[in-house]
Amino acid sequence: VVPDQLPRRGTLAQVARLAGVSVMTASYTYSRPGRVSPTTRQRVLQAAEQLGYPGPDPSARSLRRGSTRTLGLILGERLTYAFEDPQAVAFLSGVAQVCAERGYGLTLLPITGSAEDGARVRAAAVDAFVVWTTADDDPVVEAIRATQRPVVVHGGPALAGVTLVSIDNRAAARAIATLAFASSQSPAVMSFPLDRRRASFIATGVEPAEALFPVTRQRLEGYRDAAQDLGIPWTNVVVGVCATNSATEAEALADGMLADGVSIDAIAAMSDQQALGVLRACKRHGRAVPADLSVTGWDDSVVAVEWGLTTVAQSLREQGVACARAVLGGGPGPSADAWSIVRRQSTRS
Amino acid sequence: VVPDQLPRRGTLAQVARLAGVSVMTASYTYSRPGRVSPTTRQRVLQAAEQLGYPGPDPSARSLRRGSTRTLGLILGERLTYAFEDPQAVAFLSGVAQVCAERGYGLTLLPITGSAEDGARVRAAAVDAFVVWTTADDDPVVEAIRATQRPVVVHGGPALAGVTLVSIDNRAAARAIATLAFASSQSPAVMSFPLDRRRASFIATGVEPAEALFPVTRQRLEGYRDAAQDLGIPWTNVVVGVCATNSATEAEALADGMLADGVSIDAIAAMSDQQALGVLRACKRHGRAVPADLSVTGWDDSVVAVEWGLTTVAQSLREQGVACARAVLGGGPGPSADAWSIVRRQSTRS
DNA sequence: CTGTTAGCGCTTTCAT
DNA sequence: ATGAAAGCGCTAACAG
Repeated sequence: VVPDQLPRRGTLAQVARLAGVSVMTASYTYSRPGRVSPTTRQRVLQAAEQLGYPGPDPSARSLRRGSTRTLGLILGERLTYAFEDPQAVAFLSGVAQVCAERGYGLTLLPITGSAEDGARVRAAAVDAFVVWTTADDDPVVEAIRATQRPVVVHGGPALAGVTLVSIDNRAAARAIATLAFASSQSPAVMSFPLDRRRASFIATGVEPAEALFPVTRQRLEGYRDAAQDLGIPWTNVVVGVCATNSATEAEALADGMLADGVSIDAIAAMSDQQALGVLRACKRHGRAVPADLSVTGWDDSVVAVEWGLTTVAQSLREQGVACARAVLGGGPGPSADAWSIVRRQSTRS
Repeated sequence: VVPDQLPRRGTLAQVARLAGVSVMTASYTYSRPGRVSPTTRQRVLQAAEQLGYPGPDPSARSLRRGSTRTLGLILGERLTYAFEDPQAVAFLSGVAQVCAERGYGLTLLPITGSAEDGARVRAAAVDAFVVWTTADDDPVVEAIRATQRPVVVHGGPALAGVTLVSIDNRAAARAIATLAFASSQSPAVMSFPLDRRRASFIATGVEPAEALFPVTRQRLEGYRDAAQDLGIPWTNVVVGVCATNSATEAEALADGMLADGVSIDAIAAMSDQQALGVLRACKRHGRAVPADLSVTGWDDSVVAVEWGLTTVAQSLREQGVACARAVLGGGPGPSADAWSIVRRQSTRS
């Protein structure tokens, strides 16, 4: 059990007394070793050793310095999903790398969707926040602004006066769907959830504007752009909405799509994971890819390589690096918004 | 850029003055709302709103309370590897879940293998530490002890007076290798790295005691136990040592093993990822599994299900939960050390 | 190179 | 139900 009041651990004052120096000399020994003569330094460190002094107390130091040297990462509105999503993990990895380089700690904020989330954000001892893509109406966004600390948002929502690190999802979606929907009569889309309720369904006439996750919304807009470019009315396009980003769920929805009377002949998915689910459903339904049905993914993950998926390449890791750099200072650096189309064998064009 | 001195954010004293109450009343409004009359409460909150006061400063609060309500997680001696390992991510997910439930923050410690790691650990504003499995000679272990804060170690090393959450790796390895090595003439092992240098090589006569990662050492011991049980001299057993836990690296090493004159007919791997690499190498070398060569994995991940791997089932997520519970109070709970053998089609017995 | 002073923003203790 | 005093452990700013 961690007691509310943790065990006393010895103070700088005690170390100074034992070493026969002033508190400031002891302090300098830790914070600016150069300002202290080697002899004194030794004496102080020895006294510390003797007392089992673990070094300056981090909380006291933060209070006095006005900085915690810790970055807060808000990972989605559901912590559980965050770690199941390899792209979120890649992003986290990029953020963590920059923190390590700069000697910053990285605090993961336990956002659960409950009412206490705001309080936790306000109570986080961090200098700045990075927000992993979330919904326009996510209440933590307001809580973060209230802290008046620097923020960088990944993906969305775009906030006035807040740096946004993102690729152009609409343009990328338009480009990939142009390949997916080429020479297609009845194309379909496999989408991420539209809002934090995370409903799962299949429908036509899904208005992109309904989607409160900006990334999802922009991709739907891009798919719609591509459909219109090809003269396909968007209202004809079947959209499967998954509650989470998973192959199994996409497979189940694709089952439904393929079983229906309409003979869908193209599916653009929002992740390689989803596309994999679609491929599996196709196999079971005896549809040849890309002859009967073309499929596209998103992310260019190992799955895409293995299964020959035409997909959108982007580096979530780089984007994580860019977010951390932007918020800790040093500029987002290049390539944070880079994306490209990788053509493989899952599309006809 | 984050300035060293962050922007003033308004203090409780200012709020109190504006609300026309004492500082303590303002403080109670946040920390013990019940102790303040609803009217006063409203007045204080309104003053806070007006001043844009974001709530009590976390560092000041921590200093005064003597507790940060944050848990520190030491994720391996190389942050980069940690996120590439799905098992480490599952563990992290379990720890994060408990933190979220308890309203604790979770600080990931940016361990890089450099000399500053100790300083970072000492500088971490956390109440307690959870250590993801590391090597006996990892210097952060000493740094953690020096902080005099509660610690729980996952996997190893075992430290006097420190709670260890782990399965019995030796027993599990013996059990799985008994299946892998059954009716085998020249079995082999695919191992995790032996120490933090992470050398990659193929050798015989690898002494388990050489391995400084306790988990790796114990598994090697278990494999050796199984070999001895079956009357196979351990010195004959080929051991492929991977630098990291990855399918591609295991595949490369397996290539080397299968190309050699010795006709290896069984490989026990330390992860399903490694086993997958072995399976791929077998395919390319035209070796039938399990007829020509039996293969076992470890972890019972989706990979194992998909490829029909005989493997060791354990829940890293549960172990993460157990570690967090143990260190934050509440007991590790059941099933933290549960493991079992899952028999599938990759072994003959 | 070393020391003195002051105070970071908050909450515990003990009053009223 | 509210308030005054004290101090958590440290370091910036300024001497000497």
